Amino acid sequence: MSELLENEPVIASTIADTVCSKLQNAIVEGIIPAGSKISEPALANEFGISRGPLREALSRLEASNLIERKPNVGARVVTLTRQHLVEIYLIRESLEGLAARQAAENMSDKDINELDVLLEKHQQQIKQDQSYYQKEGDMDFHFRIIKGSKNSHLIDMFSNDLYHLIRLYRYQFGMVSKRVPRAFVEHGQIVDAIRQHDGELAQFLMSRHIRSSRINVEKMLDEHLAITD
Amino acid sequence: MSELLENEPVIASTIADTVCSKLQNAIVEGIIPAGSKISEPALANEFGISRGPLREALSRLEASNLIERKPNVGARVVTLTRQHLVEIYLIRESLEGLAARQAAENMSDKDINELDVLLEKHQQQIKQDQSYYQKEGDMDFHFRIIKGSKNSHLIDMFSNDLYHLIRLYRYQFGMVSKRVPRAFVEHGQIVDAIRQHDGELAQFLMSRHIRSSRINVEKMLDEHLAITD
DNA sequence: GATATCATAATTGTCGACAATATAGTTGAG
DNA sequence: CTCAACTATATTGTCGACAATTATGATATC
Repeated sequence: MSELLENEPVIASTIADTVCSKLQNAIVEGIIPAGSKISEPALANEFGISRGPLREALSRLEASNLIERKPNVGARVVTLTRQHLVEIYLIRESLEGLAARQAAENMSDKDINELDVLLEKHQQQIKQDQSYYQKEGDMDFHFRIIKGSKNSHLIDMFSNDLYHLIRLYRYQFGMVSKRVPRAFVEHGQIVDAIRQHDGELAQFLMSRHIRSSRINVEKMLDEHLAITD
Repeated sequence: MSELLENEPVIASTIADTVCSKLQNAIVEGIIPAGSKISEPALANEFGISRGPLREALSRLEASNLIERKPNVGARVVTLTRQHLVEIYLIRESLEGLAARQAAENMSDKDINELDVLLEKHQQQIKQDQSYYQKEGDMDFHFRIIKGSKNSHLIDMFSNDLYHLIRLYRYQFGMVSKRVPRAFVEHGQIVDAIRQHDGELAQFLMSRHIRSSRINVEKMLDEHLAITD
């Protein structure tokens, strides 16, 4: 189970909140297929709610870039393209580099110790079964660095916008790579740099880490020809 | 008048759209003061509309980080803090660096020529009256680079999220600096790098440009003691 | 047979009213 | 006089219905 999300308000007080969460998962998992049209009356019926809170939820999904809306026409689930995936990777390369730099400057010793614990846990899970690490564990690590930056706006951007998109692509493209051992080593290097409060190095390592991941993904897409740009 | 916004849909078809635009401007210009509470019935009355589209507009303002909403409590205009301003500058330093790099790779000759025209226009306006350049012209330049990156997600992030926040801080902190001539020179350097399709250099120059701007702003805030963190 | 036009149906946008929650004011006890 | 609890008020969340716009399908014309 994803550890970093435990501080999410489990009991979302408003209907729009709960429906929004459910829709996020439904879209990420492909239950609502990418590119498909969203019918407000149908969905409202399915959830047993009115169209009011549903539209509120759709607004947030639009802000998360999970759906696209056109006035007087309706909402569609976003379509996945290779180009868009690359764009997100480039943005991550840039922003998470900044996050790592600020994390090196602002993370407390306690925060860093928890990072160590997480890494150790990941190492054990890799020995047993790589699937968790690939699916959620990697996200946990990256999100924790972002939180460690203490840059509230940066944290917001990831929580609301990028996080679900990354999950979406990872889930639906179902990437499983041989990079896991290598990625784990890189995570360790990044934590080391943070521990030494070497922001410049942490930034460099994080950017390169994500760049490597992007290049790997691009190569995989080329081979599998899964997506034609 | 701001040139880069001319392709914005002037006739927003839905009420929520027009109200959202009006509220954006009202918040940026301080007509609705920072930190003030927003009453849905009052605002709806003022605009002569129902609460439905108003809430839709508020949802978008929340996504733009112009207001904050708490369930069952209501919406408040965001409060301006020095820390948040610095956070945004750091994000810009990172993202606009990426934008400049991609702009150097992806801008057409026609795009670059238009950049030249814009710069020349700015130069003339600086000689006459610096105010335009400081308020909107600078934003025009930066936004054009971002669009030049052809990174649609990056463009979205700025259009929906960062653009109005930047305007808000600039408007309400009313920064007027002696950096205008220097900033203009730096803009020229960036365009040169883009013209030579030197992405690495463009990224470096843009990041440094924004960093200088941030340091200048921080210094001004320290001197004026306008904002206490 | 293909295309344009119009009428029908369905969907989205908007509204006003009710229910649930939080805030403010008041009263009472210590 | 201070603080706690309760009542009353106001605000937000939710709902169902109507209006405006768009998509659909049939009909007629070339």
